[in-house]
Amino acid sequence: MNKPGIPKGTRDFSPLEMAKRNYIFDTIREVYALYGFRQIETPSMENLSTLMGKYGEEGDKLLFKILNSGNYMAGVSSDDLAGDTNRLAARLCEKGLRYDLTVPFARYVVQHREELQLPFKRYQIQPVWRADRPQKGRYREFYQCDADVVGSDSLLNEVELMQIVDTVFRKFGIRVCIKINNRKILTGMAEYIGHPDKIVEITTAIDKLDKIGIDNVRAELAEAGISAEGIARLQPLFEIQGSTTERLSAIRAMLKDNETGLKGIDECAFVLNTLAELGTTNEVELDLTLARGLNYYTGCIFEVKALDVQIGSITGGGRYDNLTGIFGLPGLSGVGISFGADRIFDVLNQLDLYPQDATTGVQLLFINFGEREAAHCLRLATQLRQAGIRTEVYPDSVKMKKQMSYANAQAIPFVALVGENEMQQGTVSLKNMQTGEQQSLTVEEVIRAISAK
RNA sequence: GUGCCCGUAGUUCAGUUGGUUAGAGCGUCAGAUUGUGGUUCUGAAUGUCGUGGGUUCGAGUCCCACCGGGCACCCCA
Repeated sequence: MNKPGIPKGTRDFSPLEMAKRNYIFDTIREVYALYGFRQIETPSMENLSTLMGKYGEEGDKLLFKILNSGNYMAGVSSDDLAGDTNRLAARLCEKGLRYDLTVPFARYVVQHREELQLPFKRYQIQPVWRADRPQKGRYREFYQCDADVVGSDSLLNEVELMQIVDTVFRKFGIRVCIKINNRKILTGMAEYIGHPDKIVEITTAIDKLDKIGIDNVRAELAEAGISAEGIARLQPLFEIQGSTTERLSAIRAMLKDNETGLKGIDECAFVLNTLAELGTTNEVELDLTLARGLNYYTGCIFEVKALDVQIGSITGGGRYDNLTGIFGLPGLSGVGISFGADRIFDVLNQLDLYPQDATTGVQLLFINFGEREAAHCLRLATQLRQAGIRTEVYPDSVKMKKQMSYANAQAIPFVALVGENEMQQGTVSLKNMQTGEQQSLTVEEVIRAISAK
């Protein structure tokens, strides 16, 4: 018999892993709600026509397509079979798994525009799928935790989103650096160096700065057709130093004749200054070389890096104009962030930052001494559960060693021993599995002892 | 889509220039201990050596193909 398995790039999650993941999702959810965001969900599958063409040519290849039900070969002609794979796929598949949460959200906004009150603040925590080749930190199924505001151009949204980021990582106990930049500054730079048409190439190249170094970025720019003179004019961007104020003045001087660039600088300055006034736990800094690959961003862009673990970006986002234009509703601007739950999971694991009660499952186990004792324990367990204590009665009256080992393996912090003696005296022998101490208590005392922990 | 590396027990891995019956740690199970787990000691179970073919007197070891896994690039979270 063949061993069962799961598809490449997918994972099973154990109870302990789920407890950890739920801690992450719950924390993010709580903070989102605290800032006035409300949760929505959209289906795992969307019409392929909703998804195709939204992520560029590369993205289309990475979409998981769902084979039509029934006689899916019915409408296929010999021309379809001879044509390219996209054509055949369009014949065979009318649905696909969502690739991100942003495009389904845009579809949602357009479809429900009559019911929505703008500005609309929604969050969404759901898995997405990519037919990518998996590697370290990259899966074919992973969760995104998005929050977006649509229908408001105010920079206060950017400020709030940064406060959310700051709060979430403070709660996790992860030290991070929040980096901010603005696409308009990059657009201004492209115009300044005489290549306004090469914005995409310039951002893609600059985005790799951390990874490949400045020399390779220059090489890539040259390959993209940027003149040597243009690259030379770009050079100061990499060299601007000093405090945020000093760097803002430096870039302002550089782009003093460029309207778009100056607007971007003003936006950055506003967000940074407001955050400085409000105060943040984590450092928020201007990073003029932050670019972010996605080319739908048009205003502020953000990225979060963990300071104590090397893992790349763990959160990112930005403002994108015309989110819903592709679905026929122009003029709506959006700004959003996305927490990379799977990478945050890795960071928390490496730093072991989970609070104890986040990973504790069952709090108390009753040892089973036999039929009569178990029946008695069942009644006590009911009382404990009513008091909110996660309680379990071992179902079989097997050897005590086995029951104790079970408690130990599940990391259950308390074990209750109620045999004949305890039944007669109306007590519970409560054993603390961490310290090994054991006391004789009443049920009320047990509830108090466990709740106090 | 391109390139590189790796497949031996549940798991992590050893296995000599090709040589008899394939090993260890951890885990699992049983016992030492019939009301006390995590430490210790004793014992046990577990393998189509990824699959198929080839070379050879002989293949876990060498060659080929396929399948599976990992990593890097592209792109991205």
